[in-house]
Amino acid sequence: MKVFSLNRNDPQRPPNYSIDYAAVLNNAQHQAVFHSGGPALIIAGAGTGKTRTLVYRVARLIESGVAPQQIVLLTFTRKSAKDMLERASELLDGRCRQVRGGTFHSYCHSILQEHAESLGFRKGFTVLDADDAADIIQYYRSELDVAKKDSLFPKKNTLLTIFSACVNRRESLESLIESRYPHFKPHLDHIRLIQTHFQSHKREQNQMDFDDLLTHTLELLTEHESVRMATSADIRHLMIDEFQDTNALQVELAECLSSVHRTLFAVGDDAQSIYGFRGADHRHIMEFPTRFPGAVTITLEENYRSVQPVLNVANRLLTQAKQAYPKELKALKGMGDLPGIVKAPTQEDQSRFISQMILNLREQGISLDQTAVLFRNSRDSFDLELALNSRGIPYVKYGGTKLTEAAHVKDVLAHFKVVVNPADGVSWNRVLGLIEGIGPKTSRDFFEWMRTKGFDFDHGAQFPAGSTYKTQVLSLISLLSDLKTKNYPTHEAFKHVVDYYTPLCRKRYDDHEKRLQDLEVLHDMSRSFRSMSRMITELSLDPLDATAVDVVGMENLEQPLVLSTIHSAKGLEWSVVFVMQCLDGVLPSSYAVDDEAQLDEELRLMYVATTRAKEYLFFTYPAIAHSAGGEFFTKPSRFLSVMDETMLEPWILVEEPENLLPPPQLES
DNA sequence: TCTTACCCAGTTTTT
DNA sequence: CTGGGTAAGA
Repeated sequence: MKVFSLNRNDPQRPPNYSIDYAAVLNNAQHQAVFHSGGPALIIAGAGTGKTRTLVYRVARLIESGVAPQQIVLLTFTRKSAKDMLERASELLDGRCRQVRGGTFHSYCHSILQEHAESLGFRKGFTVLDADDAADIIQYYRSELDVAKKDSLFPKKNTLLTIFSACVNRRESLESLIESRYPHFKPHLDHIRLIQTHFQSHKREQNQMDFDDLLTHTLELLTEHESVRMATSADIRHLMIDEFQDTNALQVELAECLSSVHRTLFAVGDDAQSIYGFRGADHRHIMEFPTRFPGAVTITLEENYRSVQPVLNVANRLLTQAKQAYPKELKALKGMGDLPGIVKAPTQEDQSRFISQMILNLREQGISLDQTAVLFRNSRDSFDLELALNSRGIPYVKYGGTKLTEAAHVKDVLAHFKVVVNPADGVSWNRVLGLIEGIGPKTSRDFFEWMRTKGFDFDHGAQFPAGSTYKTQVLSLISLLSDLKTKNYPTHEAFKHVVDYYTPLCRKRYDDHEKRLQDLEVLHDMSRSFRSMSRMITELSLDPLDATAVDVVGMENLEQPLVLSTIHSAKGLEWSVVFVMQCLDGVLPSSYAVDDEAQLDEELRLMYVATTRAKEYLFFTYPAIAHSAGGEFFTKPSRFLSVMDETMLEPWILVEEPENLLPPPQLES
C-alpha cells in the first residue's frame, strides 16, 4: 500500500499568516515552529519556551491548512494538553481546540474503543485502576500456598510493579527479575503463574489496566497492518511533549503512529527526566536521531523564565551528576536575589517560616497563586498544611492521594462499574461487601451465580440469599437494574447510588460526614459527564486530586497557593518557589542513595524543582526531625551542601522580640 | 461464614 | 499511621 498526501494548500499561494511569528519567537523557536518534512527533536532546557513553541506550532500548522483533527498532541497530563490547546485557540481561533490531545493512555484508549473487538475484547471494556489491578493479583496470590507462608514472597503491589515494569520496559519477566529483583528468583515460577492468571482474568472480565491500554494499542498497530495504515495516515502531525519521560513502549508506539507521515515532533530535556520508576529512560532522547532517521535536532537555549542566580544554582546542581549533561542555562532576565537556604530548628519552624514568608510576599504584591511550595513526597507537606489551615491561607495540593482512590468514592463508582460492565468481578466484590453479613465467600458465590445467568440483574433477585441480608441484596439489585434500564442522566444516576449508599457509609465510617460531602461535590461534577461509562473511564484516566474538592467551594475567593510534589510540578512555573524538606534521605530519597542512576534521578528532581522559580527561590529544611524512635539531627541535602554563600544566601530564623508586634502565632 | 479485635511490618514519585 | 494477617467470638 502506498500513501499519497494531498496538500490542502495551493502551492502558488503561500499561507497568509495572521500571526507575526518572527516577531514573537526567537530564531530557534521560529525554526522549530516552521520545521516541516521529517521528524524533529527539540531539546528544550528548562524555561526556554518549550510550551510556547508547541503552542505556536499548533497555530502555525492550522494556519497552513492542516486539519486540526489530523494533529495529535501527546502530553504528560491531560490538563497540560488542554491548557496548550486553549492557549493556541487564544492566539488563532477555536479550531485549535479540535486538535486531538491528551496523554498516551487517553489517546490509546480512544483508539482501542474502536478496535477492541479485533483484539478479542468486547465493546465497552472498562479501565482498571491500580488498586483494582492489585486486588485481582491478590486473589491469585492468595490461591498459592507459598505466597501465604513465605513472607519473602512479593506482595500484591510489588507484583503489580513488576508486571508493569515488564510491559513498560519491554522486558521479559525472567530478565527483569534477574536484573532488578534477583531476590525473587526462587519464586519465578509462581510469579509467572500469577501473571498468566492476571492477564487472562482481565481478558475474561473485559478490562484493561493502564499498561494494557498501551500494549494492546501497540499489538493492534503491529498485528493489524490495515489499522496501522489507517490510524497513522490520519495523523499528519504527531507531537510529543516531555519526550525525556517516555518509556520504551511509548517510543515504539510513537514509531507506529508516525509511520506514514514521519512527522514526529518531539520536545524534551534530558536533564529533567524524573520518571525512571515508570520505565522512562532519558537515553531515548539521545537515541532519537537513530530511531527516527533523518531527524533534525533544534536546541532551545535561552532561558526566559528565571533570574540568573536561580540558574546558577540549577547549573551547579547538574555538575554533580555522574552522567553529565552538556547544559548551561543563561538568563535573559538578568540578575535578581540570591536563592535562600533556610535552616529551621524544627519542622514546625519550617512551616511557620514558609507560611509567614508567603504572607509577607503577598503584602508585597505577589499573589498566592504566584507562589508554590514543592516537596519530594506527598506527606512532606502535612505539617505545613496544618500551619496554612491555622492561618487561613487557601491552597490546592497536587500529587499524592487522589480523591478517586478514597474508599467512599471507589464504593460509589463501583456501582457504576458493575452496571457498565457486569463481568467486573472486583467491583461486584466491592459493592456486595458493603452489605452487612456478606464477605468474600458469599460475594464470590453471588458473582458465580450471576455469571451462569449471563449477568442479567433480574436473576440476582433469585439468588438463594441468607435471610440476614436478603432485603439489602434485593434493594441493590433493584438499584442496579434501574440504572441499567432507565437511562438516567449521569447526575441523577449518581444521586440514586448515593442515596442507596448513604446509610451504608454512615455505618461504616465514623468520619462519614466529610465523606458524604465529597460525594456531594462529585455529584455536582457528574453533570459534566455524558454517561456513566464516560464518567468512570474519564475519572480513571484522569484521577482527581484530593483538594480539587475544596477548590470547588472557593471560586469567588482568592486564587489559592499551590502545594505540589516535584513530580506534579513538571512544566509549571511560579514567581516564588519554596522547596521544603531538603534533607538527605528525603531528597535524595533514602531508597536511591545506593544506586548511581537513581541518585542522578533524584538530582534531576532537585533540578526540576529549582528551575520552576522565576524570581525568588528558597530551600528549607529542619535541623531536627522526629520519628517513631524520637528526635534526631538531620543532614541537609547533599545536593545543596556543596554550594557556598556566593550561590545560596543562608537565612537565620530568630523569634521576633516581644512587645513590638503580636508574637508569632504558635500551633497548639 | 462473617465480624471484630489485635499485632506486626513497612512507609516515593504517577498515567 | 495503615494494611495485612491471624485468631477468637457470633
